[in-house]
Amino acid sequence: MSLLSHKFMALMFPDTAKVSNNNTRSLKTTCTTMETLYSDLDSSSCDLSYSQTDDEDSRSSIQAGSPSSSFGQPSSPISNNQEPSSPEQQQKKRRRGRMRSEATVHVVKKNRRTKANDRERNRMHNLNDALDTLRNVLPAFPDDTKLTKIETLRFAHNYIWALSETIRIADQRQNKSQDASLLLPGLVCVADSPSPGSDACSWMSSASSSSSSPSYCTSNPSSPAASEDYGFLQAESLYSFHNFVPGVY
DNA sequence: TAGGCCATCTGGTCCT
DNA sequence: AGGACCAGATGGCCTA
Repeated sequence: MSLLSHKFMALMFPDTAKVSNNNTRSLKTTCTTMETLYSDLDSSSCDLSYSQTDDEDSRSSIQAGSPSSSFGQPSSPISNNQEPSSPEQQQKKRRRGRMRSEATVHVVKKNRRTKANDRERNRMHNLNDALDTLRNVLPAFPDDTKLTKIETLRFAHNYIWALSETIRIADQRQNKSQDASLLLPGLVCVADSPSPGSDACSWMSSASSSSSSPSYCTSNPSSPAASEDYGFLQAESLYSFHNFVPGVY
């Protein structure tokens, strides 16, 4: 049995402590996310107040003229009403404008970064929501097992592949025989003991040879796909299917 | 304690 | 220009 098989079996039969810990971690993560969101909101509001002064700073910067003059030197505050009379006072005002524009650039960059972080966070949350939706439509065994992200994607790929193969073989069967009770005996054969010449083994071997072959698969009898449309897809069959197909990933 | 998984931040790139 | 997307870095949490 491959390492992937071991991992898969361990995944399919976790102890209950792991599940509860996962739930606890999710809750903690959610709390952390909310805290971060609120802190970002606070910082955003602060940044908004900053950006209100951005225009003022820009205007003052434009009024101050060329930004090529040196900055960083302490400057005495000059009243807004007062026009700098001497060239030295004008230079001081230019220095102050340059300082404020540098600070403004920093604040604007920080504001953009904060907004980008928020968008990225929401984007990842949407991605995780989509993964959760995918987990919900996938058969789970046992029910409380939460697949990781990569396992969810691989499992979905394999599950779709297995269902497609099932439909294809069912169509072939129906074309060969009118007897509906012969629906996919090959899958039952997989659950028991696959013989090299059977149909089940043929589509399993095609799985191992195909480039898009699944590495593992499972099913839950309670899931709609398994219990209603594809009731013949028993969990045991798919476990056996997984055990016989070498891991690709 | 090492390793796995995850959330988040961050800078770069592409697209509209 | 701003948003979406991506990949690397980082740190926290959990398990064996």
